Amino acid sequence: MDCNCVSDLLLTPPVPALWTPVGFAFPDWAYKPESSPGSRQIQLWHFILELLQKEEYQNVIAWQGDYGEFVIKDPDEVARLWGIRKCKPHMNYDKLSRALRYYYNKRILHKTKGKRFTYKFNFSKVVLVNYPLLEMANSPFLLAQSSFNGGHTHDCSPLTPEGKTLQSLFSTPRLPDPGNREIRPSLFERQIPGTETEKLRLETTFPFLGSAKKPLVPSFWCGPGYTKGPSLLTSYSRSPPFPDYHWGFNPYLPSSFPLTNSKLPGSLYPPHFYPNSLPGSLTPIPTPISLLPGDPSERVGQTAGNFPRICLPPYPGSLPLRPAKDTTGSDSELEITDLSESSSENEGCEFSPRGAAVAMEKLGVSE
DNA sequence: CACGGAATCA
DNA sequence: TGATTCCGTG
Repeated sequence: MDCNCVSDLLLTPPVPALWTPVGFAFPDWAYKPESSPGSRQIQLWHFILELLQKEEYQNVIAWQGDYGEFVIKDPDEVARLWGIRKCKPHMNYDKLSRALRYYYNKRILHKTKGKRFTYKFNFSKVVLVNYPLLEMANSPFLLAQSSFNGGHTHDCSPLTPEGKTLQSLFSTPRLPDPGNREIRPSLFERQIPGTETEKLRLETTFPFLGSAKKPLVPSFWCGPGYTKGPSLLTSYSRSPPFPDYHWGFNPYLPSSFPLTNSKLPGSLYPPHFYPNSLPGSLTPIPTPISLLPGDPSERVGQTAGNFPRICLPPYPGSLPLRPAKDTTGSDSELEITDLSESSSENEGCEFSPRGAAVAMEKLGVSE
């Protein structure tokens, strides 16, 4: 099969330097070529998100049903694309599904029973990489909030509105479900006994803060040649039916930062999040991500300062709040949310800065 | 089609 | 670790 495909991901403009946080370094792995989308090292779940995000694959794979739930409409095609990406010409759905099972064994995905080719992301395993949250995670504020401040019991101390808001990011609002004892605590609720609790908590939540080497974090757009910086939050243009976030922060939206109409308390946002750092007047930040790569034809509608193809989540105003029920007691609730990343269909099976350059030149069509 | 075990690989 | 491959079961 064709493994000379170029990574149109590499055509992604660099993350604006603006977005490079002050005084914050991302972990090494984030900058490694193999962490880049388009790399053969891309992970399957990540690849799936890529496909889900692309309009042109709607007939292949698409969000459906509950938030986070997607259906593989054309298993063979998904497998084929995956095979291309990974240079595994003999990939087929049978094998792909084995990999998917690997994911739901790890609770990254889970199977929607009774629905063929239907899976659901458990975003609690897909950590949100988001600066403000990062900062908040580090902040005394956060650590002081809620059950996150460990040691004692599970009961949530009253949260400030901010705290609640924050927490809501990390746990899907769910109905009281006294019947289900198996519900796992959300990230912020996890209790880790012992002295290292705080560190562990942070690492659990933001693995890259700690020593964790390979967190389940979407690969960053930090391949060689890029300005170092996080991908932040890319637009999931084919917006999954994810929950809304009360205060205008939806991690699925391209800019999850409080922009002009932010309802977020400014105090949660250290000034240096803002390129222009004017705490009082939040300068509208250029869209961080919208780095939808590749085919220029895809960029229709993209104008400077706008993100392309922003589709707001189709989910209705009210969440499909229902108790987990489809799986046998496993965590069918989606807790978190995240993401970053966007990318593309097929690309180079080897990543190299050089390849990027070549890709630039070849810009046009791939596939 | 879904699932699991096990060996194997990079 | 995150798959891939093979094999087997239901």
